[in-house]
Amino acid sequence: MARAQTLSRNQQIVLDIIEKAKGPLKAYSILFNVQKKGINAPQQIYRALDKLIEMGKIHKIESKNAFVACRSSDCEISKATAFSICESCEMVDEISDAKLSKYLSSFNHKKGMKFKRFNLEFFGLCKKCK
Amino acid sequence: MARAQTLSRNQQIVLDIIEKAKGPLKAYSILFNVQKKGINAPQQIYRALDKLIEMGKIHKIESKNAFVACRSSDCEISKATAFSICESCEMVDEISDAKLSKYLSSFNHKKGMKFKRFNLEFFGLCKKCK
DNA sequence: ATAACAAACGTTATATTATAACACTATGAT
DNA sequence: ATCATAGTGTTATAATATAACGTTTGTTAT
Repeated sequence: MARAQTLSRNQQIVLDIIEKAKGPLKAYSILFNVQKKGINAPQQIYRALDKLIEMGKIHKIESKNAFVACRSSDCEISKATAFSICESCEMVDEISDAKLSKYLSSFNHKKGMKFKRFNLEFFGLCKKCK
Repeated sequence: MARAQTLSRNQQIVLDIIEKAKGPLKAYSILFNVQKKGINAPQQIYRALDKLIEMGKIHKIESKNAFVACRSSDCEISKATAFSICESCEMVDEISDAKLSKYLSSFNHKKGMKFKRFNLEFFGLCKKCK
């Protein structure tokens, strides 16, 4: 059995920072933030990020090369991710919508692929910025 | 009025290569391919790529940092892009589906954003690979 | 035709993002 | 206890992307 959900020291440090952040964080900005805690190298960050993504604790915003904490308890394995991204203030909002997710997964099946996951990124101006 | 759709020399060179390619191309692999034509620096490639994207001639596959030619004549301004990506053979297929596009644009509006565009990437195994 | 402007160009340098490789350590299972 | 697995720390380097600068070319208006 896979070790339930225990995080290693570095994974916990990285996750904490991402969870506390208001918006998406870049790998190197995480790195600079943890150097006081004895983490010195990009590898240490990227390794933690990879595992956290695998566990569904965080997501990567591909268009920004940045990482956000997962807010929806039910996206265990991150098969279906969707985000609203404000082009002005950089805010990122995770969209958790069962209907959308169902619609998209079945849509993809029709197209002949063996579906594994999707990632959807919306761009525009958020309520505040528009 | 905006100059219709004339491509500059470098833009044409870059577009030709992307259109001839079977799959997505990375910026530096484009660069290596055009050095015989006197293009020597990444800037030259990235500038052409930026313009081609603006014109809707190509799209960036964000999860791969790679570029594909646009095959759907009707996505003039690339507001709504969707791709199927095979995780095994790296094949990328542009999905052009008016219903999907409509569904997603209106979905986003409901969420309170001033919608500009979206990008959707499906991952899985293509017909050949599954 | 020519002046004025915008777009594209070429170039050097550098920033940013990400991975390779290797030796070592901790943990859990049998 | 030993074996396998996951995690650590480190150095080095690869891959992706942009800044800044001066020049050239193409377009438009006069």
